Amino acid sequence: MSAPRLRHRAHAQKAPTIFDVAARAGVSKSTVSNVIRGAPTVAPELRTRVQEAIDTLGYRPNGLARQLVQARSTTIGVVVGDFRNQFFSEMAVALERAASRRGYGVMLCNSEGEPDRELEGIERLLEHRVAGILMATSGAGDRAEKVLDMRCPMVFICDGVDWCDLVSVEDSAGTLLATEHLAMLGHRRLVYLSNPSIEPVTARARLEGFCTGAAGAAEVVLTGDLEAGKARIGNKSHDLGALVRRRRITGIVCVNDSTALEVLDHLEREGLAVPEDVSVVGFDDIPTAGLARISLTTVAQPVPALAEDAVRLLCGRIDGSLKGEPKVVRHQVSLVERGTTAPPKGAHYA
Amino acid sequence: MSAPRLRHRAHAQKAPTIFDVAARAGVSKSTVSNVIRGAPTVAPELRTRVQEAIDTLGYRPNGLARQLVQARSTTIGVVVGDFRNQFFSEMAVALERAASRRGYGVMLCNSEGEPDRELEGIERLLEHRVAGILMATSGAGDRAEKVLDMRCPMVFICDGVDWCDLVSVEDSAGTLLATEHLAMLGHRRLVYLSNPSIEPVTARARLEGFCTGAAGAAEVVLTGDLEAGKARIGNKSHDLGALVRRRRITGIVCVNDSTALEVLDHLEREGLAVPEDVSVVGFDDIPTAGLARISLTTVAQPVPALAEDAVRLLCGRIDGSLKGEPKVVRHQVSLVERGTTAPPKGAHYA
DNA sequence: ATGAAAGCGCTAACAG
DNA sequence: CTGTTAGCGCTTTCAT
Repeated sequence: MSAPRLRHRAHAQKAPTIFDVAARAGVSKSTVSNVIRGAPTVAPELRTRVQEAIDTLGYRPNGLARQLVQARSTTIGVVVGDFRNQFFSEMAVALERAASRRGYGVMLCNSEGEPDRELEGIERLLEHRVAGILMATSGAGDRAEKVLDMRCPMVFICDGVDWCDLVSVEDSAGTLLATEHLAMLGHRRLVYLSNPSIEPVTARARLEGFCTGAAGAAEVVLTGDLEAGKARIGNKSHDLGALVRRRRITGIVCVNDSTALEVLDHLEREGLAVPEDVSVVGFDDIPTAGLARISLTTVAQPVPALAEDAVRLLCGRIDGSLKGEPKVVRHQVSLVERGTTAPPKGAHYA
Repeated sequence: MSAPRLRHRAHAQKAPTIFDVAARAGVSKSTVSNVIRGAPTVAPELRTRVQEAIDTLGYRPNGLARQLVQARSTTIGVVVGDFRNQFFSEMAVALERAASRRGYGVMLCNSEGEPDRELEGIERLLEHRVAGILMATSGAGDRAEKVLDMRCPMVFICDGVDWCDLVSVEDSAGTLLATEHLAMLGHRRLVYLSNPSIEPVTARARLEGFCTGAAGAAEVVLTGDLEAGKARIGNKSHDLGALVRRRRITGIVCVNDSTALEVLDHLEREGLAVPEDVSVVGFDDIPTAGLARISLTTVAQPVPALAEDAVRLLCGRIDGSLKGEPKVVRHQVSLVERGTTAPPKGAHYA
């Protein structure tokens, strides 16, 4: 039952240093340092005396000073493309967990897709002398190369770089899976929708998977981008609904879930029913895709495994156990069949 | 058309220091330091010479060393409750933006609701001597108080602490709005569903708003928690569908969108239609709530404004321009009417 | 206007 | 086993 008003104190102006602890315990700084780092060569009696001083003073070692002298940081920088895409926030969490398991903290930069902020973020990470950098952005590879100039170990996640370690998925296998699923269901008139902000190498791979899958099975095959809510095919923009009706499209494969969700929205706002009129497949399997009302059929990426591998590679580069040519690790993907895909009703457009 | 294999280089083992730059430019470290910090008292000729050395060496000042000597950091720590709740990831982004506008970088900790990881994160932030800490968790206040012991300025966001600066919203006004909306639509049999992980003060405020709104208008008023997919009312667990049918509930107010989404899922999986059979209202207005297929009626929080104020307050504490008693800033909320609420169909259960 | 020197708080040899 | 010492890379007086 303490009086709330009395609980507030201004924050302490100056944190106690290792010297203060030493003085209070009547020992030297080194002894305190030994206690902190758990060195075995400290007399139990002293150890408890020092520990007491630490507790009463509320001492915390200054990580900055430690890292400065050790010339190594226990912080990993993570730059993420856009947090509002759930795939990236899931990835950020997974990376943080994986890093934490290996004793690293994470310093996060969110570029929101703006190259300026991205480079700014990298600069900041570099100035903080992070031990390494994890890039989970889409398409930052080339920009990052210039800035980083390999001044610090880094690994990319789901990007298309070839000059740096990379952990990614079998992109083309994924869209192939998606397209085959549609073909198997009986769809013959397909469109593939990408997104201009997707990194080119990934974009190409996913497109290829779709084309391969569509090649044998489909009569009509359109590919383009979803831009400002419209489908851009070649150099024309179409309303999604109009495009589907005019070309009698029955299946749409999207480059990712975020795009698929947008497609879903437009389709239904324009009076088309999913999956009755059109089937839609995504890529990523973000949590929203699993909601009953969304129930998006999609290609799942193993986010925790990707994160784990990325951190493992980075740690290898950091401690020098991994050296030489850039490594590429590719994970498998799997199709999650949900409610946005069904056999086409050819009769519908009669 | 460079050969990809040749582009890879191992990362440099040792970053150049201010001393290297000084040597290469034939000046002293101080001059280099002056150039870096844009001190006015440097001869133009020297300035360019130093700048050249910096560029060719790819020199970046060591932020650790700088912060150590300046005894102040340009990094703010942010600890976030659970990233997988979109409200928090939106908040994290907003905080990062707001901090960045004021020249601060952000070091992020994600506690995933686990108190241990949360405290661990705070410890790490403290060791890194962050300039201040932003807590966007739910219910970490009391735990944090012990650990922090006010060793560093901090501001809470949407928590219920009374011993520290806080920026939050008019919680009870929000649920009141939601409940009145339901009442206005004609609902008389209401339940309120909270979540055990919500911070107690916030939880109480939102509950109060609901109770106030329901007091005059409703015949049946139930309140409880959504736990493991079941509604816990008093000390009994009920399947959501069964509860709604048995007590002829027509309106559900949820403590947040994340809970509302879950409620929606269960309801519809148990054969109830929303909003035909039951209306559902959330709180937060996360992006998913706005999707056409979800279209959740909810109470919107002004996330960017909350973030901006939190950072402003924190900066005030950091630079000393703000002192004294804990400040509380409360923002208004607003109802966003969407598709999960409609007038009740009393006849339905006849 | 520029350089020399004294630390920031810590660790890591090395003496005692 | 404990204390002394020499820096880590930088900023910041203070002389020059």
